[in-house]
Amino acid sequence: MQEQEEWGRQESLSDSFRAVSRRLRIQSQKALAPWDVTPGQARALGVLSRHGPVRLGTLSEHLRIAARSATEVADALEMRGLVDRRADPTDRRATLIALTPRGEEVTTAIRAARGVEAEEFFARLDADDRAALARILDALLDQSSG
Amino acid sequence: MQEQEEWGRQESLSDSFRAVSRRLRIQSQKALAPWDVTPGQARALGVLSRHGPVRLGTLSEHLRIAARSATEVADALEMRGLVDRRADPTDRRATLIALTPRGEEVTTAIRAARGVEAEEFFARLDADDRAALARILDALLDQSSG
DNA sequence: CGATTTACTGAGGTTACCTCATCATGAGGG
DNA sequence: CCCTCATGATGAGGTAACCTCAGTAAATCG
Repeated sequence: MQEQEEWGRQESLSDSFRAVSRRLRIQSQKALAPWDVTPGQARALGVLSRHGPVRLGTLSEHLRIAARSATEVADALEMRGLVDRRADPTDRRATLIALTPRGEEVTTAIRAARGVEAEEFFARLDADDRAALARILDALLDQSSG
Repeated sequence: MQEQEEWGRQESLSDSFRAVSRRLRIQSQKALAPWDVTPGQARALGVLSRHGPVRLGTLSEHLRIAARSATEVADALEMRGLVDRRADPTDRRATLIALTPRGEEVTTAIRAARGVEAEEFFARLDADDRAALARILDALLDQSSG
């Protein structure tokens, strides 16, 4: 009986996880709405901002998604004029994705807004809890990716 | 500068959240594959198992999703023979969803498997971390739902 | 009894992924 | 140099888990 409660608790841990990450996504969507960018696209902008022009394959690695999916994110961003595709001079099969000037502006604006957004969302947690959460999440990620 | 680091950390907190919940979902999918049930459907089975036959609207509340979405989950489970729809004797507009005998079997089997799955996923965390995580998630949920 | 509300569902959309097949190019071996 | 194989991107098509909006039937309320 004790064990069933334990299991129940762990199940609801997964459930809580789902629920929180859902809230997070919705909040993020709202925060990004002014720029007509989805959370996934914003992640890609962040990668481009940090790493400069990269191949689609590299982008997909940074985002930890399939190459095909990176193509889609790039399509969406290109349609919005935030990135452009250029031929990779060193490999004619490859495509480099780079932020346009407008993409850089938007990325900067988003970075500030996302900071605020995250601050609001995690505001209820004190510094210790935030640190604990970060540590726990990292532990869970390490385990499943390694 | 300290602040920028803070923000960066919080951004990656969101990202880590996404990543972990994704792993969790994939792991759950694999664990449920033998029964041809998706994680969302399994959640619904859990609700039915805990509460007995309920209206679709009630189901949607427990799952915290829109009523229309509960219809879909019920459709899928009905197609698999795990639940059935019955008229609510007290309200002819309403539909009661109930586990079939097969649905009960499957739910029982899944409960055990999910317990194992969750145990594995959260195994790296000690009891204190699990408790902290549960507390933190609840705090985040309270804040955003209330 | 008419008006409003409630319970469900059809239609269609979104986000964020996925796999598989295809096409062009690059790289290595004979 | 050509042939094969690997690699980079993309077209086609699919999935899970949601959503909104509009419609229908039944209940309830004034």
